[in-house]
Amino acid sequence: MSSSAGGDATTRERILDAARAEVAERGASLTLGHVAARARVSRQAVYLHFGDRTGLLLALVRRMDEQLQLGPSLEHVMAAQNGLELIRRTMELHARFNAGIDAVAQMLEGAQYHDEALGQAWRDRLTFRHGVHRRLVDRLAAMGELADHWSAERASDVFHALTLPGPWRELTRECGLSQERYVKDMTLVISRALLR
Amino acid sequence: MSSSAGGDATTRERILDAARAEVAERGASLTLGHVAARARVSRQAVYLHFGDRTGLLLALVRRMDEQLQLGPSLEHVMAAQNGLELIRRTMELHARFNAGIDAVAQMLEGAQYHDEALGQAWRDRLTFRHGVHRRLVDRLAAMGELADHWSAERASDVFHALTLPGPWRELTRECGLSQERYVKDMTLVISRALLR
DNA sequence: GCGCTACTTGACACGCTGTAAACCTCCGGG
DNA sequence: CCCGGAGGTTTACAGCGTGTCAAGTAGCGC
Repeated sequence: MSSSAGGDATTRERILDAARAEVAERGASLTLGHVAARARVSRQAVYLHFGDRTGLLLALVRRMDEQLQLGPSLEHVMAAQNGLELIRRTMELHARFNAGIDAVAQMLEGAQYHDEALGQAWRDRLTFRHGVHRRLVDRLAAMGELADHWSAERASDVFHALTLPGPWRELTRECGLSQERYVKDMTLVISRALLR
Repeated sequence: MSSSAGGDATTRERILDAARAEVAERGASLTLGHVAARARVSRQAVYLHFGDRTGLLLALVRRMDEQLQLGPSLEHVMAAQNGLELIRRTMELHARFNAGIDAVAQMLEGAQYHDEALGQAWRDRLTFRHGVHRRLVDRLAAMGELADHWSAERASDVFHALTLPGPWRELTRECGLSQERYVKDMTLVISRALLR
């Protein structure tokens, strides 16, 4: 329930909604002044709630984590009955997920090298993401479908790296692939790479 | 005029060298003050030579283009006698190339959304890069080795997107793969994806 | 009414960018 | 020998964004 509808949302929520919108529009170069103006609070209110710019962005990232409810989607992926289907579901999840978080992800990626805390936040998410792919690969192995030439570790490295937001962004935003095409083509690439 | 001729380090060259070093150390958050100090010139000298911050970074990018001498390497890749070898050589080139340009590439990627000119510079390079992969795929097709399910366009999209600096960075810097492993694993992935 | 919380207003120090003006210094030419 | 320009330096300043501070105010429970 990220209300963007007027009245009785808390100030904190209004600021976060404004920050989300500003990130979407201006990317990493948002200013606290603009965020505050959009939320119709004073710039100082932002400092009172979040300490500093970094604190605001971290809170934004954390709220998106909560809102995304990744758990059920992951269970659905894991419930796939064969390797190809597991990979297809994974790519569907990536396509949907990436579309939702891309603006924030881009901001985090850009900020990671001059803001230690944001860098850590991004790294944490990548580590989690890597872990998920490791579990997926383990499942493939348990089903006896992982190709012999891969260790589980290396396969998860590749699975993780090739499905990052970067390639998704390039394919869908610049090369003009639809989400469906992304899912289809990447499913093909990954399944040919990882499966027997 | 700029780089190639004799050995006397012009002020302009000293500034560019300093900028390159600063980018390597501080990424996108370099300041003109630091660049100038490192080059042992006044901050204003930087403005006299390059106009503004963006101008300096564009000049840096252009100089790296010139220094990299991509042509011969590309010819070597194109001279491969079969599809697998062509892909292997491509991945070797990427591994070497990425290691050299990564700091600057990262800076450009990060800057692209709040600096139109830098964004354009990055986009130009990606477009060129995409074109190269298109030619590689055409070569694969001419050799009769491109798998049937790919159109040349789509195959080049995927080839291009999966070999971007982002995945390379993740695999070699975060997952700890050596350059050799990167080449080996990615050659496997791409060849299984694209070849018959 | 009291006091607390939440927020506002206005001011300020700091760092970085970008511009401006005055000066300095070497070097070549009339 | 003096002139002038090219290339650089120094100092100053405006603009903007961050982060901090202090004082003030509106609403609310008690």
